[in-house]
Order: sequence, then C-alpha cells, then structure tokens
Amino acid sequence: MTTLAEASLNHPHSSEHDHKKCVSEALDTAEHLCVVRGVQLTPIRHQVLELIWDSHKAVKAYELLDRIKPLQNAAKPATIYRALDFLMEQGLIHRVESLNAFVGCSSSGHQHEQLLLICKHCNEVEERPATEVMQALSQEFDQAGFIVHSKAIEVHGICIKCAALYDDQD
Amino acid sequence: MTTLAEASLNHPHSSEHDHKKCVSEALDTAEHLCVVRGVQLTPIRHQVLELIWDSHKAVKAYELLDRIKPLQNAAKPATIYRALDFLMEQGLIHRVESLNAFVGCSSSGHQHEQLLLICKHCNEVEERPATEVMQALSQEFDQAGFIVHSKAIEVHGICIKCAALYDDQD
DNA sequence: AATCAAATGTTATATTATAACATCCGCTAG
DNA sequence: CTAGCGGATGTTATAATATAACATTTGATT
Ligand SMILES: [Zn+2]
Ligand SMILES: [Zn+2]
Ligand SMILES: [Zn+2]
Ligand SMILES: [Zn+2]
Repeated sequence: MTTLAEASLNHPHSSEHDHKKCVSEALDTAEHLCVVRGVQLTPIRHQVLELIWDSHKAVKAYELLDRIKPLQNAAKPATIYRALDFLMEQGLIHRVESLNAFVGCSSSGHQHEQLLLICKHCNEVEERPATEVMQALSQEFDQAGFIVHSKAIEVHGICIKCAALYDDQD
Repeated sequence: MTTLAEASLNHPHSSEHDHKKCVSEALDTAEHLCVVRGVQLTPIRHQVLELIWDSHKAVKAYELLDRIKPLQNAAKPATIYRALDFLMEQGLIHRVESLNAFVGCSSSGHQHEQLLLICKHCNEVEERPATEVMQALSQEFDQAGFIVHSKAIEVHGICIKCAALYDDQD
C-alpha cells in the first residue's frame, strides 16, 4: 500500500526528475531503432523529435512549426506534418487525438499503445502500460468479434502533481 | 460460449436491426431528458440530433451543415457547432475524438462514457459499456493518483459485419 | 412598455491538415 | 560518366475543422 504522497514522489515526471535523461534516452532509442529498421532519422525529423521531447506536454503541430523556424528557415506546415507522420509510423511519438497534439513515446520499441493520462492543468501526458486495462479490452474485442487495428485510450483530468498543488479542482 | 456467427446476428447494428426504433428511442429519450432538465431541445437541435441518428456512422460537422441547409437556410458553421455543443453537454451524442466526428449516444441518461468500436470499413461506431475495462481503468487512476474528468476510449478496426463480408482485412 | 436571458443570425477569422507539383541529392545500372 | 530512380524536402495553394465577436430575435417577467 502506497500513499498518494509517495506516489507523487515516484511520479515519472516529478519535478525532481532528470529530464535530460528522458530526452537522451528517447533520442538514443530513436536513433537506434531507425538504424535497425533502415529508415532515416534525418536532421529535420531529429529536430522535431527533440522539440517534442522538450517537455512531457502535448505539443501542437503549428507550435512545433514556430519553434523549428529558427533552425529551418524553409519550414512550412508540410515540413512538420511529414516529420510527425514519420515519427508516428516509427512509433516514436503519440498523437493525442483529443487534443490534436503530439507527445513523445516513452516506450518506443516496446508495446506502443498505452493509456494516456492528460492533465488539464499542466498539459503533461503520462503514458501507462495499464496491462489490466489492455487485457480487459482484448476480451471485449473478442466478445464483439472486432478486429483491432489501433487504439486511442485518452483520459483527461488532474495529475497528481497538480492535485497536490491546487486543492480547488476546476 | 458463443460463436462469432451468433455474435454477428446479435450485433446491435446487424443489417436486420430495426433502425427506426433506434431513432425513435433516441429522440424520445432526448426529449424526455431535456424536459426533466429544463433545457430546450429546440428545432435546430432536434434536427441535428435526427441527422446524426440517420445512421450509426460517425458524421462530420460540415456534413451535418450540408444536410441541414435544406431545412435551415441560414445554417452556418456556428449553427451546427452550437447544436453539437448542446447535445454533447446533455450527453446525447459522442464526439469521436480520433475522427473529429460525432455519433448518437445509445445510453443517454445512463453512464455516458463508453468504449467506442469504430469500423474503418463501414464507419459505424458501436458503443459498449465495457464494465471490466472501466473497472481496470479506475484502478489505474487510483494507482496514478489521477483525478478523472473525462475519458475517450476509441478503438479502430473492422467490425464483425465487415469482417464477415470481406476476408481481406486491409 | 421595459428588461432580461437564451437562442440564433451573421461576418470574419483562427486553427489544423493535405494536395500537388517542383527540386534536390545520393545511389546505382548501364 | 551519366541517366535514371526513389526518398526527402521545398513551395504554393487550398481544404477541413472550429471559434470569436457582435447583432438580432424571441418569449418570459416585471
Ligand atoms: Zn522527463
Ligand atoms: Zn498536471
Ligand atoms: Zn440502428
Ligand atoms: Zn464495419
């Protein structure tokens, strides 16, 4: 039995967490996977991935466009959307359907479809394998005779960090 | 133990199903709920709800706009979006986040947040309570210390009817 | 009649995403 | 070498989705 306070300290994005490590792990994994798969993590794609990993917040495509312009003067919407398409195909980022936004995937190379907990307050997205949920879903698909291609399991609310900071939940 | 063939016949949208009944039940429920709640199911809102219930397919806002114009000459995007906002607030329709589209809710008045099974082939959306999934999700939220406001649980694939018709799954 | 709130009308614009075609660049078959 | 090919990017235009802001209508209340 863990208390909420303990859970908060263990939170993967707790304020004490070493985010540089998040970034370097994500980029290393991405580079490795692309080599193995024989696909090109070009400079533009790499930069977009880095920009996405700037935080654990979901980021909008046009926000990425603004932020890549200093690095890539020629950048246009297609520049970003192509990079995003590539990164999604490779399972390196998630599209957050309910926000029309994007977030780095913490489990690239492992199972990619996960539960996303999206904080309305800080906009950060926590990814959880939620194996019990996935098992229950599989049973449901079997019962329904439904052949799954992809899943989006997105939950909006207040994350444990924000709940601790603000007692008034909007 | 049920076979897939049996499941297919029991499918809530099976080709034999009485869709007029779906529609009249949905509209009756909507009218009743709005009276009870003291909110107005105005002609425009009613028409939009009817248009959505034309099928079990997810419908786009601008498609609704085109289809309501013969009835409401003045209709503009805001006309539709306002009606959709109202219908969503009242739990009478679902927004399908991963399609930017809308579908009637079969369980208005009961619990509204459900698993949506979205067929890529026929575009129909099946709503399932998926209580085991919801329970597993609750446990997950508790563990994460996450305070839920809303959920979007959307799965894309091939429904049992389409799987039966086409052996080649794209 | 004056007032008010809710709904709708109206115009404009913001935001998100894709289509279509041109160019560049590294690789390789001839 | 060089012609051709495919993948990536550049470039222009436009499609598709959604909201903001303000005006008008309408029906209920005083
Ligand atoms: Zn981090
Ligand atoms: Zn938060
Ligand atoms: Zn029906
Ligand atoms: Zn189908």
